[in-house]
Amino acid sequence: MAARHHDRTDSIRSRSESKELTRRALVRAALKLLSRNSFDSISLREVTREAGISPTAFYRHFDDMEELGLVLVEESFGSLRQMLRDSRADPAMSGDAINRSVEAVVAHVHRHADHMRFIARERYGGVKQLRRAIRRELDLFAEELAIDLSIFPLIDAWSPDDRRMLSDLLTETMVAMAAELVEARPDEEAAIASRGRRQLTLVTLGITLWGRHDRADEP
Amino acid sequence: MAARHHDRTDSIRSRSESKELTRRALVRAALKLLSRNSFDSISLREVTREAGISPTAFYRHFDDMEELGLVLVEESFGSLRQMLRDSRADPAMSGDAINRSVEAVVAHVHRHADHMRFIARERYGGVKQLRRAIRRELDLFAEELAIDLSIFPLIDAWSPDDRRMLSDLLTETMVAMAAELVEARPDEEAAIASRGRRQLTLVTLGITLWGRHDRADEP
DNA sequence: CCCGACGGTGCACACGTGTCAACCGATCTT
DNA sequence: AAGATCGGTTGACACGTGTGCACCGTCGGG
Repeated sequence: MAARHHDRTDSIRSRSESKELTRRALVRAALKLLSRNSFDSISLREVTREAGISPTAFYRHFDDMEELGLVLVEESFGSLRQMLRDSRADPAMSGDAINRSVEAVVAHVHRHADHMRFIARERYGGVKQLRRAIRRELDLFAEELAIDLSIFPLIDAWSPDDRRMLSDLLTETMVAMAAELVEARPDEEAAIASRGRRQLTLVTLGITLWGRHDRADEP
Repeated sequence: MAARHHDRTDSIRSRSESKELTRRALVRAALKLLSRNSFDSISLREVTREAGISPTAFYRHFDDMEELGLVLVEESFGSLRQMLRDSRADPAMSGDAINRSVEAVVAHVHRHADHMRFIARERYGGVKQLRRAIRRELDLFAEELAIDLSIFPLIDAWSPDDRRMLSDLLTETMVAMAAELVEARPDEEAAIASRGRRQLTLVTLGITLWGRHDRADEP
């Protein structure tokens, strides 16, 4: 099923090219297995079997399953960041920020369901190293969002801490939406997206009143 | 470490009592192991070893590891509901609903960190049956919250769907807070709680404006 | 052109796993 | 008091695991 060592298809490829090829095969195999199980329950042998490679060849690419996991984190957030970059740059995307964002998330889940599933699954999963890596990436994400939010009239006057509080809430909401979308049936997608939009709208409404309210928490 | 078969300490207990005792030991053992690994990576033998029992004795209590998992879900949400019941009933708890809720979550995480960790970890974890069970419980939770929210002046006029949208947002926010608290160092707790309070406050502010706004999503 | 590096293979080992079968002694039932 | 039941034991089995080792063919640089 998967590409074996010396298909005539890679007979012309250079060594480093075909190495990269089987490396990608390992990553793809891992992501496929991760759609059914969690990371610390899939074995090195399973991954190599799925990739069509002998177990020991694994070590030509990674020291460790954990190292593979970290690569998966990198790759998953790579595609996420790419999505964001596109979403920001594309002026054809009509509508306000909320609709743009929700549509971007939906589209991203369609394209890279396995990446988002991996993030959701391992975010609080059983492998400390992976949790840490994912949290770091998510922190970066929220940090970046907080900066972006500064361009909005009301928010720019907020304290950095409050801005971060807001961007954390927005990030959390969108990650939750993505996590639900990943496991949802196609006919449920519209409802989930709609709910996400309304939740973001609700928060947005709150923004306009922030600052005029009774600040119990920051005296 | 764990209770073995015939300690003189249970020589007076009835059969069903001591059976329940080792059953609890199995549950406790599983929860302990789950603080390091995810459910589908811990083995039946590990659990029995931790519980101080022979592997085959496991089957006197559960057909399957999966069945143990479902019991863990039940138990975890049991303690959560108990917390809620207490929180609702206790009039000594001063302050508004937000502060009461956040304090309740913090206290609950202190008392039952393993339960909350289990919920967070397996909510999107690798075992389908467990994901389903947790989602069902979380749905019930949000459903109940939606009903409770009806007593508030503004919200009672909302559509059921919007109420549910709100209760989902609140639930998600509190679960996320709990999940962070579980893994946080003690000195980070205050900041997480503060952020949670402010996030809930922000949403609350939005509530007052909902209905007057441009309803793009519900035409 | 040739030889070293490299990506791959197979085999073997020690070990952990889930579960079956037989058994054992204390507790419940009659 | 006798016997069934039940929670527990040990031992064994077949199998999957991670990884060390020796080997091999081909690509690539001197």
